[in-house]
Amino acid sequence: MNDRWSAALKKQGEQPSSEVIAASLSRAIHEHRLAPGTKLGEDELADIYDVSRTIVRTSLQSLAHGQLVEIKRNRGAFVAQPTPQEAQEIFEARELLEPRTARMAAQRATAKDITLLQAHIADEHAALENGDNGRALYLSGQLHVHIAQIAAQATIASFIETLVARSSLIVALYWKRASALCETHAHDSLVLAIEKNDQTAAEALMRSHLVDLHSALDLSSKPAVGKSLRDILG
Amino acid sequence: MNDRWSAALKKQGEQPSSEVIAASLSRAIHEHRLAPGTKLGEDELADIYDVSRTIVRTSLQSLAHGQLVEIKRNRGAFVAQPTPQEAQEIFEARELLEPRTARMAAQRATAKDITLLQAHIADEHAALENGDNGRALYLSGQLHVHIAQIAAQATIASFIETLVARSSLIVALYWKRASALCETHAHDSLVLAIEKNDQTAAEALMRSHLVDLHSALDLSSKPAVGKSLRDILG
DNA sequence: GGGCACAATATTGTATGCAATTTATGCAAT
DNA sequence: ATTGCATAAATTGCATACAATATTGTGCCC
Repeated sequence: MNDRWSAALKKQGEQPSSEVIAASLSRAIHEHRLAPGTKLGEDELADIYDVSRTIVRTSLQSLAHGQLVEIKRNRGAFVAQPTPQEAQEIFEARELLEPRTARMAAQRATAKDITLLQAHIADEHAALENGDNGRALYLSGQLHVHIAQIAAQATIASFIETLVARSSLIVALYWKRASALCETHAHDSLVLAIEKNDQTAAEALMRSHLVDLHSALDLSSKPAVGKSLRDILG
Repeated sequence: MNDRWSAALKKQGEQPSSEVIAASLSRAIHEHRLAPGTKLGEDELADIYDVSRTIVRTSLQSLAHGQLVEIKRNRGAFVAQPTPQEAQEIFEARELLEPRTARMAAQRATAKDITLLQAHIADEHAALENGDNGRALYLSGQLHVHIAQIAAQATIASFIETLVARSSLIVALYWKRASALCETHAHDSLVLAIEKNDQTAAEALMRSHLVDLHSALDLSSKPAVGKSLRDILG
């Protein structure tokens, strides 16, 4: 399933916009096809997407603002490598934001929302069964964004989107559990609670889900740099 | 006190970076020198700051990402005009994030932090007495950012920074109270609570302060567009 | 006099060229 | 053989030129 800038452009000769390119890169990072630390050269990307460097630069700056990419002056853009400290903060932020958001989602969810959530869960299961781990990982994060959107809080939802994206980098760097994916069971019961408009349960399930994820990280201050060193060696 | 790109550049012939320009614009918006809806033409800004449009574009894109500026394709950049709906969401988000953050600040504040906070408060009072309302308004928002930084949560602090910035636009559009500034008394007692490491008080004071601000807005769905028209006439 | 079509102007979007900086290469020295 | 340095190559930063689009102005017709 080669997503050459993601099916948005059917015809070959068409050039993607900076938004499309940013989305494509973002997706690749989410799905762990681009590892933290990877250099994102302007010419290289310009060549791949068949646009000028100007467009690529815009995309990279956009991703840099969301801290998915780090731009070092005169050195170029790299997929970000959150430090253990940052990872800690990001999960604390999620634990602060998301349980309350899940509560609001449970309160406000419409029938249509429920249908979409169930479809989302089904996709997640399907991806897992197909062994498409990248997609499963991506969908797993997107569910959290979805829930925030249902809470009718675009502002908070965009924060959560940022946090989820960075969490994907954190998982790439610090995940210690065997399975690369959080058990979808947690998502199932969470959606179920929202479906039943059970606010308290939704909040609690979200909280425990996040704590579970958090505890599956090994943040014992190993410098994220080690990763890049290992990359060079192996 | 003309802040031609803000004192960072003493020598005349020097050209500011895109970051400096973004900060200068951001400051001007905070201080209500740039009203919501104001057109930010690229050539105009390039001329003012004596740089090429390339740099200006980078600054504008950066501000657009923080939603202080809205870029309309082929039309240009404008100071953002949050809708009442967005204003509501932004204050809800603040009410969710900041009380807990204030609690953490009260827990973690060091002696040095306290000193800085007190100096900040003193600046705020000084600005008010000098009738420098713009600066007072700016400092008033920055205090909230400061507190978040003390909580040692860079991630959340950056969210709050965004929210505070947008709040400044909201105040420009929807403030209904006579005084253009929240009473500094609220800030005084908040800092005092943090100073005493009184977590519960800090959290409660922050919450009530935000509710107070929120209630001073008139969000009765008057189209924000009216403001930009008035600007043209007045 | 008002409305519409079209031309003129102004502004933004993109590509490209050049300068500045970093990174890689080769050679000499220890 | 490895380190240090000088030079060459590659890459990014920036400014400018040109293309695409929106806005404004003009004149015609009704």
